[in-house]
Amino acid sequence: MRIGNSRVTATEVARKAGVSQPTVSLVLSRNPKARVAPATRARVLKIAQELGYRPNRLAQGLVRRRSYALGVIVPGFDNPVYAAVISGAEKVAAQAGYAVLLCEAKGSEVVQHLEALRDRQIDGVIIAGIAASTLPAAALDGLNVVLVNQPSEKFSTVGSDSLKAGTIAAEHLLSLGHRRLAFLGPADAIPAFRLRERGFVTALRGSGVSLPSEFLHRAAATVAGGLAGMRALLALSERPTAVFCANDLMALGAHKACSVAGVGLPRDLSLLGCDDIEMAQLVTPELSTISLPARELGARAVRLLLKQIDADGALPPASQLLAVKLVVRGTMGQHTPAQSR
Amino acid sequence: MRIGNSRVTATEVARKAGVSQPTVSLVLSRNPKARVAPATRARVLKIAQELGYRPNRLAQGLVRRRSYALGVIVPGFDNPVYAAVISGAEKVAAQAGYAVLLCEAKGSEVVQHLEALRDRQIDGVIIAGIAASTLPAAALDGLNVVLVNQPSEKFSTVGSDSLKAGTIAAEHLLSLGHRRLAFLGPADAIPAFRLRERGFVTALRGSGVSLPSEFLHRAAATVAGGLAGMRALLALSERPTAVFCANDLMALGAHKACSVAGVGLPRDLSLLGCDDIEMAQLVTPELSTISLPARELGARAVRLLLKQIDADGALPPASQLLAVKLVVRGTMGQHTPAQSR
DNA sequence: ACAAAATGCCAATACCTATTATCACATCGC
DNA sequence: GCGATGTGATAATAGGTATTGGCATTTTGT
Repeated sequence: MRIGNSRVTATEVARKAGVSQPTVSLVLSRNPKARVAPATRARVLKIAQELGYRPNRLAQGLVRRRSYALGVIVPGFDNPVYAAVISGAEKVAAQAGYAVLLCEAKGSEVVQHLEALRDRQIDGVIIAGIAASTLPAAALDGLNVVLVNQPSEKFSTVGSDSLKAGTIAAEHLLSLGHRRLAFLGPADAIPAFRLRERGFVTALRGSGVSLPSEFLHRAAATVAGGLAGMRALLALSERPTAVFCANDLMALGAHKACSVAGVGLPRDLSLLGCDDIEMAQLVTPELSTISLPARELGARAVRLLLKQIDADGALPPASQLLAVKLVVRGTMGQHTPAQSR
Repeated sequence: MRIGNSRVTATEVARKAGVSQPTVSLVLSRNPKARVAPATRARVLKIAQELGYRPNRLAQGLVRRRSYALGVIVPGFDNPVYAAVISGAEKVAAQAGYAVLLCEAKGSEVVQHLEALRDRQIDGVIIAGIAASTLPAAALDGLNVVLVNQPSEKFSTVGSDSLKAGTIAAEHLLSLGHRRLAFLGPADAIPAFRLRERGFVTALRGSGVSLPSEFLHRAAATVAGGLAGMRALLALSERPTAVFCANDLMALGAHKACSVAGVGLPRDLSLLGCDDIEMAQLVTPELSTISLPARELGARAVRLLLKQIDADGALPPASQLLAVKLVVRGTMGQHTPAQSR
């Protein structure tokens, strides 16, 4: 029974049930050490049910010093990977009775969003795609934090094995016979991307293959960036025979650039992405990529965060690293000397 | 100055400034009818600044009976259109000091999420991609609601002209000479999709072109659904020469199905989507589609919602309809009799 | 039967802010 | 010099819940 926006309060339930407000609270909070007679309990529950009573979570939050709300900050929704992370996070959070306050922010906006989240007394925050090290230390001070896909000493993290992703990319392309390999990465220092790069470069070096500076191209971590980047690589007098992109959006842009330039995949060039977003399967030939459990990342981030919250910040930072997997589709091919131009 | 999670309260500011808590509140709430001496005001502001005081929004919400939070409910993040709507909504909301509580829900889950949002005293809710008519009336009772992309008598709405989209699709394909047109739509009764369908079908009828039942195919509103749907259409003894899809995800699935089946776009078949998601430009040939301002939809939805909230629900439902635009790319072609199979 | 223990409920209070009504004081008009 | 007006701050209270301590009442133990 609700009229307009006004809601039934515990006091009203109490009055109708002939008890005091605290008793209602005791019945509903299921506190084990609270002793309340079975008959009273039943009566209160019945009335509460009838009136459709639901506790006001603002009031609850005020007194419990807990809002049962989490912040989630991502740099943008245009990347399906973040959408998947959010989806996984929201699901677990909702099941646990937590709300998700979503923020889209880059650069210095992040700090303001964090302050706004603090004002709302969030119990914790999940940050994906934004380097925590670029934030002023005070911004995260005293907050329960879980970082997604970036290593950290100071905060808990949940990530996919980005370094390994780079290694896998290099090793697989090398095994196909490629020796002129390029990396297409983002201009911003996004931790996961840097690790993919490092893994790739390190594996190349380890195999005695050099990566000339013009084969390490930086652009925005978007489709447009990948497009421009690949265009630049194709303009080189000595083209690479294989390109590894820091993420699938860039790879799809690169894919497009090849298609426009008449460069045949995988005949003339091998292309490898990272993330395994749905769209990778829609282009022709289908994009080979390195798969990563984005939804699971979001889900685990929330579980870890909730654990920290329950421990009241007394837990040391924990880290989880999930495995990545090479997904071979249609954009990678054997390299034979005859093939080079 | 913050220690751990504990925050500076108005009372502490008051004590340090040698005034009472209400005075601090008066100074900071900038109430025009509140009279406070300039000197006092300056002192309070200075101390508040020094201590880094920020009002607790839970407490504020409790007494003001307003949480400055909005709910946003979408059926899934896998569709980039919703991501864009959310992005537009979040930006405007944040600028106005409102938080966005994000929910991913379909079917009956929606009701539970709405209840959870009520418990948090949200000031209003935006619903996209979920038919309000399928919800029990009580679920939205007494809430400030703005629906995205679905018409309604009862609630305010912000939408793109879905009916027109269908009409445009039909007219353009007809003008290209097509007479055997098919529609690929979702199985669920999602309002926007239904309108696109109706506009399409009506325009066909108006031109004396019939739409046989096997040319009206229903499947899930996803890539997989579009793929399966197109496969079914291609299996017909009399294939359509042009297919209009309810959204781009389905169209991309259909695109893929054609590519797999060796059906040349646009030589053997013309394909038209709706939404204009980024990925439409990544497939080859690029997907022709009908563009719709998804971000703007989200932004306007919030603006409208805020207006309603400020009016305290005393406003009659308002509706905004934004224009859609045909974007001609590579998947539509002229139909000549010689081309038919 | 009586002290001791357990039970069941409530009064009081805290959480933090916003708002209304009120009070003390100064100023002003005449 | 005195009522009237205005100013600047505060006391009191509300908003809805959770929690502690305590008070009656009943039950238990011997």
